[in-house]
Amino acid sequence: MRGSMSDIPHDITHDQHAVRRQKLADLRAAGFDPFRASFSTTHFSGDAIKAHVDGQDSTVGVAVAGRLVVIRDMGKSQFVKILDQQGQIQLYVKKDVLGDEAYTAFKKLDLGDILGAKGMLFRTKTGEVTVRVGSYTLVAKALRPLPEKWHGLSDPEQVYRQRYLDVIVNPESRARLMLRSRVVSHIRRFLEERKFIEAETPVLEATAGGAAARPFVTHHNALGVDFFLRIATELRLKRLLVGGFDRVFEIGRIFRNEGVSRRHNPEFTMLEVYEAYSDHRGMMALIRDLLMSLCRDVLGTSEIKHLASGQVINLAGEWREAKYKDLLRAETADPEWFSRSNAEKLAAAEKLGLAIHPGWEGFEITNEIFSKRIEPNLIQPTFVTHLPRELCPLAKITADDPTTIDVFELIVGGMEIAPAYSEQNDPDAQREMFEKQAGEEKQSIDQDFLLALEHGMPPAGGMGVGIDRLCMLLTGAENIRDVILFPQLRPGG
RNA sequence: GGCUUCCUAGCUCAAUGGUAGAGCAGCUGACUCUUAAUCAGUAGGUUCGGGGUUCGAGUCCCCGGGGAGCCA
Repeated sequence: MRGSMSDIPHDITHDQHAVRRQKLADLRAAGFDPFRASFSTTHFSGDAIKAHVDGQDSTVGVAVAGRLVVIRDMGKSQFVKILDQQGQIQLYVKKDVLGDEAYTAFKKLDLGDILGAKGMLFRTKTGEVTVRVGSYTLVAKALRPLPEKWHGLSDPEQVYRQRYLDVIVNPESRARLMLRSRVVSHIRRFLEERKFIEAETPVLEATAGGAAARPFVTHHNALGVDFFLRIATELRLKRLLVGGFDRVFEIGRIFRNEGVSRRHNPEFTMLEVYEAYSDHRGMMALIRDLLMSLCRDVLGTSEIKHLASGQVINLAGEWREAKYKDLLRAETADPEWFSRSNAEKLAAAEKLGLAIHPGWEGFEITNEIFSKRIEPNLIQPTFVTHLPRELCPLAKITADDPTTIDVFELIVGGMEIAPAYSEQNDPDAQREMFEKQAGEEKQSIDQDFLLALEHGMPPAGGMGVGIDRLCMLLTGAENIRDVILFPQLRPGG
């Protein structure tokens, strides 16, 4: 039984990988398959724990499987824990139950191995529901050791590159990423209940429109042409409005070829929703209902702790509405701000400590003040309305003020969560805005989209919700990478 | 892209320019209700890579790689 290790000519006992390789070879030599094809379970860990009947030990039998993450060896018995999708469950293994041979083999298991176990549930004297193991199977051998059991994995690079280890060993990470899955699931159910249809539109586009961002370029070999990865789903979804899909949404991956930062990943997920015959005010009600129900469903509360400001965000309270221009006049302490010259705006912005590009237009300077000085301080939910028309060429002009558009930006926790528009459906007005925006680059205009508008698009409210930022808000994550399973890093490392 | 900063054992971290250490994990042994189990013993290092300064470099300097933060 013993001694297989001492047959090795050189000492490998300090090399955990080599020790595990040797155990693997020993298992195979003994005719055991260390990588089983399957194992039948009856319960996940959490369901098994719930299945225990209080006061009635050893009446419920379960078969569970998972990764061995804790071993407490007391000689002739062991308490161990396995980890599955629902969490951990404790197993109790006794020599006199398993028999000499199976128990000896059990002692050779390593932390990280994946095993299946069958047995009866009972409650230990310290109160933990535990499986008294009648039989077990090593289902898959782990050849690499797990990270440290107490501190987990903390090197951020390894956390992101080897996320599989992070989620084994860091429960907060696991919970945060699982919450994201529930957020997406909730959004789908919420919208489907309101008769929205989910659409899947192309990622590869001949023109990248619907937003102002630099696209990624890729190449189609057979067609011999370059494509852009989409930077928004907007122009496709609006074509569906033309086609009579009155309520559509897409939860889609968006790609923007720009910097990587605490708040930006080159690919991220955006919900876009369009509702025919509605407008931006209809979207206000929709996003409010969505966020409140989401919070209740995945957090169980309507209050979110906002760490950076120390405030508690209360979604159940009044949601403030503020006009963009009013916020700016207040921030600059200048009632005549919007009649100032570019030079005056520039001087004022620099006085506020902002770095302004020399060539910037007045609205760009103004918006820099908004995003650097105003937005970060809007912690409680705020709808910013009446944005200048230059900022969003796809929205309708406000009826009584031709300099602004019918939109809102919902800001929560200092972050833009959702912009929404009364969508522009006048093809000529749309073409004019596109041409103004494109300047010399006329070929970047999506002509087919304009053709679609000429066929007639119903009036509609439209909205985009950044899923990653929403998850940051809900989980208190200060880094977008913490809510993305596999954030983008430089290759190698 | 610029500035600042970090990279040491499988993991988490120490180490005035002067013999590279600890905890967990590993290995050997004891222990049949443990909760970071405990106890005894033991092994483990290309200090991210390359160059330089120095009698001597994990530590100081330069180049490169990767990460993080701020800025763009």
